[in-house]
Amino acid sequence: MKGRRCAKFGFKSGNVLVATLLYLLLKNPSHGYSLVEEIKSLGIDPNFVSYSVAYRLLRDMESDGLITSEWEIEESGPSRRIYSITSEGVEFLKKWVKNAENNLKIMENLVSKINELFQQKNKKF
Amino acid sequence: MKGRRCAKFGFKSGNVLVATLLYLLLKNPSHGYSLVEEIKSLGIDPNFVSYSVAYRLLRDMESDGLITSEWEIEESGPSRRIYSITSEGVEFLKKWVKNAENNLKIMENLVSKINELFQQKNKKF
DNA sequence: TGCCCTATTGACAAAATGTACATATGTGTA
DNA sequence: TACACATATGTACATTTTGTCAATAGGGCA
Repeated sequence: MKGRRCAKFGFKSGNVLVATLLYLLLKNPSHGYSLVEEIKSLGIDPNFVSYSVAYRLLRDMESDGLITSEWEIEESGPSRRIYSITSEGVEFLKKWVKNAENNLKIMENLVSKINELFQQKNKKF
Repeated sequence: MKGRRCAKFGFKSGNVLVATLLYLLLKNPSHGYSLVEEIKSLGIDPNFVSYSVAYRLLRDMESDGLITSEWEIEESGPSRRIYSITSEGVEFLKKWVKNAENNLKIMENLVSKINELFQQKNKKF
């Protein structure tokens, strides 16, 4: 597995996307296009997700063994590459969640400390 | 201000570091070395912070107008570059907090959805 | 002197992300 | 027919971000 390790503070956007895709694929197998559509309807700014990036990530995830794919040739419409999550992918997702929970605590702590400081500073004026 | 915009999901590690540094400088002016030391004692994995990266970020932040610096020549020990937060920096931090609060909600939502799904899947076996 | 701690910086390598384009099928419509 | 549009996937290149390593410099201490 290549360098998609968690960088500083663990919230690298790539990793969040990986986790989101794995989550959707754990619900049920799907193909790139509809995965992106689903993500867009998940509270995330649609500008933050592009097809190119998602497709590339899916292929990387497959080469890392987190997911597998098969071509689905339909009678109507262009062919689709249907992805499924692997047991490796499930394990990855479990680890990611644990890590994310820890990172969330750190982030929340930082945010509340900053807010406290702003309140203190405001009192002075 | 260059491209240090919030990328996907807004939790780019660089931005978190920027916010942390601004927070520390809002408490009181300080220099790079001690800022890094402070960050290390903040619940963050020390491996996630390097001097080179922090110093570079501080210089970038200065060129963006978020902070200013002055050389402090001490009688003993090497000279230090003392950074202070600017009013622009304060505004940046305020905006960052608002954005972070929103992103935290999205992340928490994602994490709890994944946990729910894992619980459902486990019930099946 | 040699070693460690403080303190800052520069150069280069590697990784992650963004963007623009290319391709193909099928539907509706002017 | 020609055109636009939605679905669907992919490639190539550029840019941005991050990581790593080395260089410099003052001072304390054994």
